Amino acid sequence: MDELNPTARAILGVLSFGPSSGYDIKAFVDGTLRFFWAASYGSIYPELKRLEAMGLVGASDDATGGRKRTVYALTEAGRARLREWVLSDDALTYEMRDEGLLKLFLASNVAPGDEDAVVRQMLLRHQEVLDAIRTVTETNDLDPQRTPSRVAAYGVALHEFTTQWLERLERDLASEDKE
Amino acid sequence: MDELNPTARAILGVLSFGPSSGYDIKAFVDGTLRFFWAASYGSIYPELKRLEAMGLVGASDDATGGRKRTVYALTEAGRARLREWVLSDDALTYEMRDEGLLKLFLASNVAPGDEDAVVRQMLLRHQEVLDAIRTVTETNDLDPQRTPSRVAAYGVALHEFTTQWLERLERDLASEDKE
DNA sequence: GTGTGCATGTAAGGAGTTACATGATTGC
DNA sequence: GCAATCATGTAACTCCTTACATGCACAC
Repeated sequence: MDELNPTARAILGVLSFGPSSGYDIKAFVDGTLRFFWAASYGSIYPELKRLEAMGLVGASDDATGGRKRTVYALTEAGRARLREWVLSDDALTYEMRDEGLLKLFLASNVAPGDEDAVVRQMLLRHQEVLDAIRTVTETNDLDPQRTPSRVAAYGVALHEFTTQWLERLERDLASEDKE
Repeated sequence: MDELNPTARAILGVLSFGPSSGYDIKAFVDGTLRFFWAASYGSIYPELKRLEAMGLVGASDDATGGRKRTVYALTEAGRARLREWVLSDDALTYEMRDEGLLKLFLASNVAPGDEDAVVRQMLLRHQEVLDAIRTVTETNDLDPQRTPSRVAAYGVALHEFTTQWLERLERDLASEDKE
């Protein structure tokens, strides 16, 4: 059985919410998964073709006039495969790459006294992410009892937590300077 | 001015703590940065040579008997370049890839009633990361006033926060089943 | 008639991991 | 003597992003 790559798993996951075009999938990912899972057209379109060749998704033409549009839907095999993956014990990819933390980690070595500038830069960034998730979740109007909206709520909570941590650090650094 | 790639920035950052061999750098990254920044030998060794060619690090031979060992140290130019990056306003890479959240997000579509299995799997994983960071920070004995140990403390706090969130979700799911 | 959004796709390249190869030293 | 650790390195590969190319539809 050919292994599915991470993008393939994510695409099957998006299609479990309903049939979509490549364009729709990108919009869905940007709107809801983005804070813990990103994808670009360059990975989505080729992968959809591969999944179709594997029989895990079915393509149907949905052109409007002269504008082409292909809608993909999970096949029975695709749904089974997705379910199998969700329930499997395979190690879960968990990657975090945060240049802000990296900067902060070494700031006292190369720029002692300027750590606060790094903290402020990070605060701005997390504020932007928070605004983006909030805007999106308000628009989406998902059932709050379902796991999708719970995961979105976690995104908000996570960035709020980090924001508070950074604000506390900022105060600590400021009070140390006075002493 | 040639752009430094992310690995180059991280390597310069590690060297700001003192001269190290490629092997040391890997051990340092695994021990302290790992939860927000990973690196493999396959990226470290070639990058060190490139940094040496750019004059940002200096290499000195430190062989013991027949076993070779090369120690790298920041040059003045390297330290200046690192400082410049830390204080710059360049956008900070922030990437998060969490298959656990992805699974959770779509679990109710393909495996309703089995969400708790995913939650338990995630809890295990975060517990492992917590244990790893705690072991490492106890061994390291860094000055708690300095940013490096503050960042490590954030790692612990973040995974504790996530653990608590998952435990609450587990309880919520269980009480819904009873109703 | 023009800008914005819908829609699909590819080529080139960057970034990084995995797996492998090789060998010395140290502690038991 | 054997396992674990120290130590360096490369080749093949995966994964993904960026930049580009193309064209239709709709609202103003």
